[in-house]
Amino acid sequence: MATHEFARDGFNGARVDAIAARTSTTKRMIYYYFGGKEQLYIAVLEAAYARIREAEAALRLDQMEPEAAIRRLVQFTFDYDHANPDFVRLVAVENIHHARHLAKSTRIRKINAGIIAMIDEILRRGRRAGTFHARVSAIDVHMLMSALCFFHVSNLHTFGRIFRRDFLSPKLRQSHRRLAADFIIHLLTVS
Amino acid sequence: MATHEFARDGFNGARVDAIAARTSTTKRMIYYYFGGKEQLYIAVLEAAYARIREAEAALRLDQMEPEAAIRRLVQFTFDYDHANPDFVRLVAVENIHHARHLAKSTRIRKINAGIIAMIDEILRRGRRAGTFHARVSAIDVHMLMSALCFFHVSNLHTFGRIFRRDFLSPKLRQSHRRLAADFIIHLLTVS
Amino acid sequence: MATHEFARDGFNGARVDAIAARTSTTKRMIYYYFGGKEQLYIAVLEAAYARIREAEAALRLDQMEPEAAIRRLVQFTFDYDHANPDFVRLVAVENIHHARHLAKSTRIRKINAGIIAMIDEILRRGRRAGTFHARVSAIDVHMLMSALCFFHVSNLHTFGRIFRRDFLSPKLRQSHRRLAADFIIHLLTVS
Amino acid sequence: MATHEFARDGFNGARVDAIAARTSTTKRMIYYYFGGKEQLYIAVLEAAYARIREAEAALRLDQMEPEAAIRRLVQFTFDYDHANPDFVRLVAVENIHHARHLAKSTRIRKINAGIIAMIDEILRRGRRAGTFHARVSAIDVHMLMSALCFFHVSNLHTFGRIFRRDFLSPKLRQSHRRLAADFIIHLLTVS
DNA sequence: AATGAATGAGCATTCATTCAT
DNA sequence: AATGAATGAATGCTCATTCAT
Repeated sequence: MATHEFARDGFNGARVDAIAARTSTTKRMIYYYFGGKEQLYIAVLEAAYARIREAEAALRLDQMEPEAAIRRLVQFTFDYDHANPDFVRLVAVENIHHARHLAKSTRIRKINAGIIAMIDEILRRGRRAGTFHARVSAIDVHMLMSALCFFHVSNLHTFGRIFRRDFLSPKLRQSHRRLAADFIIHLLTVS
Repeated sequence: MATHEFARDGFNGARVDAIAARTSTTKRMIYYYFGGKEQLYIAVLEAAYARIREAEAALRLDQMEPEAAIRRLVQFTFDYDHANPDFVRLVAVENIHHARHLAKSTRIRKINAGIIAMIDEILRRGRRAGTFHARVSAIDVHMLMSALCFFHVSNLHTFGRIFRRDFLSPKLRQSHRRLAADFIIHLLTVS
Repeated sequence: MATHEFARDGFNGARVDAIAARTSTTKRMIYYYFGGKEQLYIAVLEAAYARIREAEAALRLDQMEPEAAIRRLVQFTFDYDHANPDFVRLVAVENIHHARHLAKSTRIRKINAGIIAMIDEILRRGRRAGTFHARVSAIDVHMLMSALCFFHVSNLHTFGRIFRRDFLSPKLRQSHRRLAADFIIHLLTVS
Repeated sequence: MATHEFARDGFNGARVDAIAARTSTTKRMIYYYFGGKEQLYIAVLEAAYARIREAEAALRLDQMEPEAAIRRLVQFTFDYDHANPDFVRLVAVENIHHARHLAKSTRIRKINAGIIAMIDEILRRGRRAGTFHARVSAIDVHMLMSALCFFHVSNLHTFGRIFRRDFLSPKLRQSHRRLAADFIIHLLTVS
């Protein structure tokens, strides 16, 4: 997959030749169908976002209790990031480029619209039930949640090397997974 | 500074020519003094880590109450990351490369040894005073704190573009800065 | 021709730029078609060997008397080396590199297989006719013959400078050409 | 030794840095004492020629019978070339450069004057004794002798690779060593 | 007499991209 | 609709050499 090439080597580091070889097409075909390296990269980015959003939608959080739904979502995000380091790395790559390429995609926003609406709906139900208060917005929740899950994967390498800690150990992961969920619930429930 | 070139364009994207021009030397001199692009990059990485660790040391947290010290450190980290997006981006770049270059530096670990010791000392004092409990380690604290502060800067661009939120607004920053500190304190004090 | 560039300046001394200019292509094309400087050099080497072997084959020595055939071959070799100093120099260059590049070509051995077979066939006929004896092998003949012809061209410059002798004078050449042929015949006929 | 560097890699391929490292001096010293890479190379060449000429002088051929003296000289040359492949390669290198560097040395001719005089003296004695005839000059003898000995070492690599023959085998060497001597004697004695 | 620091010019090689059919 | 051939522009890097003391 082109995804892996971009995730592993960054936008500049990825080689169109290597991608062509890996995907069993020719370099020429990439230009024919996508128009260029950047457009391919954008397509990869769109697909990556689409996948996580689809997986989230499949959780059917709307049928769960607000607190359980949030906890489930955090845990899902944590697990998803761990299971899909290429997604994490791809987003990191795009941030290094100031989201310059992502800015050229109109689809990206549409693809991502659902997650905020989904969280918002849960928060709304929680507030109606008196469990959650209005201190934080859906975007805040999404972001803080992402932060704790994403960083655990994105900065695994520098942290691991510098502090000699194995971030892939199941025990540590389990612990941080719980802390992340606790944090968000704490945020929504404690006044 | 070479720092900015690497932070902006990544390791592959950065151009030795551009760095030479920016630093008013010649390409040849870079090779003379550093040996190559990678060694220069490693030196940049070491210097970046050295700077943040020095700034932390200057906080004199050992002379503050444990809880105040932790809160100060979180706030400092949050502010430092915002004030030094190049540091954040540089670390992100290095993670994309699986910390492959950082692994070649023996100095890096020495440079970073202090921060864990510093936090550990605070936690120890807190526990002795009965304020903190032993649930989380110094490395955990450092990591969770880093996560909440780092992500706010590192993923600012994708988040901003996708969800149309201005992460540079003082109000939002103030809010997230407080949330981060609250969370860490909560983690250390609430059973 | 690239041949001349490599023959004149050696492998290291030859410039890809210069070769491109000389052959009215671009440097880029050389890499496109050959893959690199070394592969081009190997192709040049193969072509050089192919040319001399083809010329030898065209002599139709199999239709001559054994002694006449050998004499003809020696004279041909002598003349070929003089007419093609680039071939001589190219082989000298490759020897300086311990035939490291030549070793990477599987074609080279195939190209050169014929000459030994050809000489062997002549020797066989000569022995059958009672003219030649079995003291020396085809490879020996090829080598001694090559030595006397090759050196005359390959070491022409140092010899000429040091001993102030004009090795290009037709008279000297004629003399050495005959000496070489005489020696090989002597070797094969006198017991 | 610088000799080995030039012999192994040619004039262009040899690195001043590498030579400095190998000779436990600094690059700067080479420039200080020799003036540059070329002058060092010329000095190396002069020394190489001086060594073989000295060794020849030590043979005391003037005290031997003419035929024995010639045979001894050929065998010595054969053995010397085999024992000193760096000398052989150095001369080959210089020939690739058309003896351009050697031409700048005035000492070289003086160094080499002796060998021709020495051979000439032997030939003269031989002729006086009626053993040798006047068909070939001292320079011719020196050259033909050199050819057979030199080639065996200089072209060892291409020949070995192409025809899969081990030119370092004592048996083959012994055989060619004898053939070389026979050839020269044949040249001088047979009418 | 000796040398550490500096460097201009050039080198092999690579890469995304576009002809031309 | 699909693709083999071609390429301009740059890139990281090296090398012999010379300041400057």
